[in-house]
Amino acid sequence: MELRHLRYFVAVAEELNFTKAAKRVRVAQPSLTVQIRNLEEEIGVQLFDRMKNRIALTVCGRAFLADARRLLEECADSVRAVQRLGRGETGHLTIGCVANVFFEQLPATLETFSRMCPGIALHLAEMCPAEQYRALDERRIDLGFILLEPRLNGCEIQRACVGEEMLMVAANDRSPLAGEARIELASLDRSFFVARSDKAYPGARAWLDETCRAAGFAPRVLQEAESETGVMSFVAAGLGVALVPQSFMRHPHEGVVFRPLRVPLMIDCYAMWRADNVSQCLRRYVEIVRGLSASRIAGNGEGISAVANGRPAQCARAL
Amino acid sequence: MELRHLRYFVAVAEELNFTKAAKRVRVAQPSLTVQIRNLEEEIGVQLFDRMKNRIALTVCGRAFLADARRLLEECADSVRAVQRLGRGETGHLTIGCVANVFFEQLPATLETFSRMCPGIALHLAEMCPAEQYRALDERRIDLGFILLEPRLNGCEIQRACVGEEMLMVAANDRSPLAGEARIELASLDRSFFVARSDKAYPGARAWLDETCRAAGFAPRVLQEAESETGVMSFVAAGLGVALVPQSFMRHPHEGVVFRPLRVPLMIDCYAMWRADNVSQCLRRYVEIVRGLSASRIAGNGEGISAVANGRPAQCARAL
DNA sequence: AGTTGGCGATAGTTCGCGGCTATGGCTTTC
DNA sequence: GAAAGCCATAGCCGCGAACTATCGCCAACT
Repeated sequence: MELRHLRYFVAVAEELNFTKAAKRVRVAQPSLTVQIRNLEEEIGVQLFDRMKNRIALTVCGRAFLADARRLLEECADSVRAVQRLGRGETGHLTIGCVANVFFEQLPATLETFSRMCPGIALHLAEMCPAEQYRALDERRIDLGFILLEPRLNGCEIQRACVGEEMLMVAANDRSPLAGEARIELASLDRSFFVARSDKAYPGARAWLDETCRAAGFAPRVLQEAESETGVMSFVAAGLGVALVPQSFMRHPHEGVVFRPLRVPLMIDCYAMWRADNVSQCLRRYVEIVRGLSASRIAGNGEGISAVANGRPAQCARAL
Repeated sequence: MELRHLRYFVAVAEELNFTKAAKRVRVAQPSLTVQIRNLEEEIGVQLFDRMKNRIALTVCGRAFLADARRLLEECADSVRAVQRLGRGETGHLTIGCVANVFFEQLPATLETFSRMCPGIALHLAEMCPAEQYRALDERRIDLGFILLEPRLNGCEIQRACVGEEMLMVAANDRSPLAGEARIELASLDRSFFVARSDKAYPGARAWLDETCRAAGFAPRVLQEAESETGVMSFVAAGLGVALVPQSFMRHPHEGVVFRPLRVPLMIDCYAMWRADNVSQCLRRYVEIVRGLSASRIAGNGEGISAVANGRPAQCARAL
């Protein structure tokens, strides 16, 4: 049995006239006669009562008509559904993000995206950058959001800078730094630092070293943290100061104060995804994120652009 | 798109290997390659990622696979369902019966039938014999159950005697007849009779006349009833006596007593159906009813047999 | 009553397409 | 490096679905 048989059967059953049904399905009447007979023979059930010069549905035919209509409709539905999926009108995106960061960009992006693509379901998963790399590699996420330029990885990764955040100094509220309105980065040369571990945040130690080196000193790291909340806890415990994105201030932490740098420093926010991910949802998300970022960051001449792996990246730059 | 495409697609998607899938669906590997490509082109969606020497499902393919499996399964289910319907394993029978009669045969038959054919739904409708004829003619019922031999009708009717009932005299409890244990039919020659109307019970008046004529008198009919409950009401009102099947005694009626005849008289019970009704359910019901009747009526040599229209029928016979 | 138009079935032909074999290019495995 | 396995392509073949022409039948007309 083929769908052709069902299509022909439904046409004949609805017209109760082979000639008219033949016109409807655009074949000659004898073709219908033969195909309907073949169908009846194949399933072994008489679907039509053939009178001298007219036909009628049998009881079986009437029952099968309902099924045939439904089956054809469901086939069409399934095809339409997969076509929508193929065009990226439906589907789902799994997104990895670092807890506590991107409280400027990410929620706005998500909200805009889900308004523009209501058919696409979004799944957010909190994971540290290292875990995001692994998840991308294993295709567990479509998109990752991190600070700093993404590092080379096993699979081919594309990335786009989607914004930047101002860096703040997070310090213990009982430290002398809490008394200063603005902090000179170079004045932290004697402080201990709470750093993000390279295990969870690949490249973070190098970035910290480079940033401090530009200010003329080498940071003295007493403690490494595996998570953003770890950073805050260690600062609160008096183990040192930390450089954190401004968005951290949205999560006040007992015993931690935030102070701006005298010379503002920015840190780039990146989206990253597999180059070989053909998901139309991803394509649309990337387009929208780029559009948003380009319009939001006024005065940034180059805007946002995806760059292939291997190009040199600017980790933090002074304004 | 044809079911062939879905079958091939499911095979390839499950094997993830054109060669193995080709073996499974019993075609050569190039046929599968071409058909899958045709399917992808027709629906405009890439279902497989073709790597150098292996393939993988795309996201769309994975989604479509679930649908394709379901669609194929539903097609098979529908075919099986209509085949069961064609074999008479499922379906439904609409049965007309006269209220208050057949309280011996009918429930037992129905119960046995629904146990032997659990897939067949039974719809009982109470209607007088005249209405049963009309309903058969208009195909509103498949089967009618009445007393007396069915009469000729517009459409070709087949019938089977499915049992017999003993006749009782229903009399007013204040009439002198109530005092007698057994009643001689001939002694009713001066009584008034409550008869069934020919309008609702075609042939009933002729049967009553013939039955009484055999006892040597002509019945004096004072009142005609259109229903079984009408008969009882009129007898209870003292308008006359009535000859009723024994099963009426299961429905005691205030003011009515039942008395046997001195010489027992039986009345045949008939099932009737359209000769051109091709319902397998009907065939099976008829078979079972015949089997039941044949085994139940011991000593009746001929058992139950369907007779075509036009054969002479014995309406009531003395034992 | 004869005619006409519409119906479905049948016969015979045509041709598109789904199937086949052979083969090539590529990768993986031993 | 050989062998085996994979998918894609080319070219051919034959089945079967579609076509045209026609028949027999019935119903609804003049």
